[in-house]
Amino acid sequence: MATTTSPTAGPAEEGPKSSNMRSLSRAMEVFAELQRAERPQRLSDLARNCGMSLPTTLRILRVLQDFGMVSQKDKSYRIGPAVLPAAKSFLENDPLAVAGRPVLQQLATQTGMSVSLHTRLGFERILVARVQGEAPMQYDLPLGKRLPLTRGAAGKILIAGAPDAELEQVVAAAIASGHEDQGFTVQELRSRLPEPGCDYAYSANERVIGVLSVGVALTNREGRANESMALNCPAEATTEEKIKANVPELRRAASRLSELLEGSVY
Amino acid sequence: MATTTSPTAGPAEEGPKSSNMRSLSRAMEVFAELQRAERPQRLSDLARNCGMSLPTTLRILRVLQDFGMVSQKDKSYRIGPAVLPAAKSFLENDPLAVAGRPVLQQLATQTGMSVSLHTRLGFERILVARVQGEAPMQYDLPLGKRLPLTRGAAGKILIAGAPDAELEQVVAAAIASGHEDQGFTVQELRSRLPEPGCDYAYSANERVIGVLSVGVALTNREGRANESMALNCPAEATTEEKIKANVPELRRAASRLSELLEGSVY
DNA sequence: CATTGCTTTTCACAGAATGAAACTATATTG
DNA sequence: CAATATAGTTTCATTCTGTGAAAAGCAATG
Repeated sequence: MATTTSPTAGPAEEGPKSSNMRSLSRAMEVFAELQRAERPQRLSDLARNCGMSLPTTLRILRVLQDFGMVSQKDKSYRIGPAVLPAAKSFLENDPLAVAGRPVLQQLATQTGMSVSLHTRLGFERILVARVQGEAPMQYDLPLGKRLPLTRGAAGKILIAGAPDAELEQVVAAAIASGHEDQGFTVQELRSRLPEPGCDYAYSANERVIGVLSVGVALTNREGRANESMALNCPAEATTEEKIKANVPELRRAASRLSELLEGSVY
Repeated sequence: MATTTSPTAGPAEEGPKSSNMRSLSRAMEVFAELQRAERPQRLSDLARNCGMSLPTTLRILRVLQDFGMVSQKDKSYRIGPAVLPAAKSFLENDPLAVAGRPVLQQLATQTGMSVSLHTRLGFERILVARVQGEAPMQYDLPLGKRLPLTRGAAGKILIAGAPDAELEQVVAAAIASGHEDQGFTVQELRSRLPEPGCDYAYSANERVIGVLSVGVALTNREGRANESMALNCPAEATTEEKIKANVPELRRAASRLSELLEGSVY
């Protein structure tokens, strides 16, 4: 709150401990800021919002522009076209995205519900893959969307066992991104999270009104939950009971995918 | 050939003139290298291919990883999930992509052919938007694909009036990316390009066998051609004459889009 | 258990990144 | 249209960051 920058995905909370590669870190801040602000940004805006001097910001932008990560129109800057090949590369090569799609597909067929696959990034999650079920979701949920960890089964399961210190950062990020309002507390968040010992999360009307969901985490080798898989269904097509009945299937699909990821000889 | 790095999209040809922001430039090199190599890369591979020391490469990777631009699995690195939100941001906010889609849609309806929109990046072009026509293209051409400037109407029109020095770099890039084979010369390229004075390019069986295309450039305020629009059609559904008959429509759509871009008050 | 290859840390140095200030271009206002 | 304010760009001296050599871990392999 006190500081100017709030790196949603950055290392910790803008800690003064950011020792390494200052110029590179700052460049990534600028890049992140350009995404955050959906409108093109002027040099001075970027400099102010990122808390750095005009010359520095300008130099960073020039390099990023050379590589197409940023494009300039007149005096305003925005994200550049080079991100498209990068995203394509990710979607075509990352095991999570690649191995995830068929698993999601099969699960959607089995359950008739929409399935989505998320990965944690900083204190948010990102939609990496999605397959529509029979009852189509009315709201759009496009690839690459940044979503909160505080709402939705797929978000909550990623912070299920987390310590308070971390939850505070999660809450702060959710407020900053507008997914929770100002007064939201860790207390309230805790009350939403699954009971200790429960390996899935449930949500109803939490992120989107009229949608129920259940989510499980992919279990990393070390046990750190970094990805999650969820079933979503419009309220009129299911009930809490019915959607929870699919948790075993979901769990199985998730662990199948986990194994694929671990075993991938890439 | 002599040097280790070949920054496809980088500034010039790995010139020793890269004065500014060395660490940032190098980080972008690493990032580009990760995309080029479709398989995950080990630290030492990256260091070697980018021509930098192991510690430096490691430090760069760590920062990029903090921001999700790179992800690490065991000892190998790949492009990370943060590129997805970035690409989403581009597709939703960049005027070219946003304003382009409806224009392409209308043109596809009018002509019945597939329409594509490209932007130049370095010595390649990138597919930014695409709409399928009646006769569907059998080959896949996904968003973000890197394509050569040496083949296809949409590529050639972007280098129509270029000086030899530039064409040489274009040829070098096309060879490096495997789109042309070793012995390809500027001479040969020149013979494919449109005659001086002609404002559109034509190609048949050039990049993809069995496909004809015509392409025009979007005219920037200063006249620099940085984007192009093309019609593609399978050979069995058209002829050189027929597809060229659509050039006026194509031209009109392109200049309409150009105007939209110039006028955008973003 | 020695050997080899890769990764990571340490450290002293060079030079890259930095911001203040000067300067130029571009908007705003009287 | 002149005057003034604001934003962008360049210059430059200083400082601290980025750098690679070398050494220290670590993991495979024979």
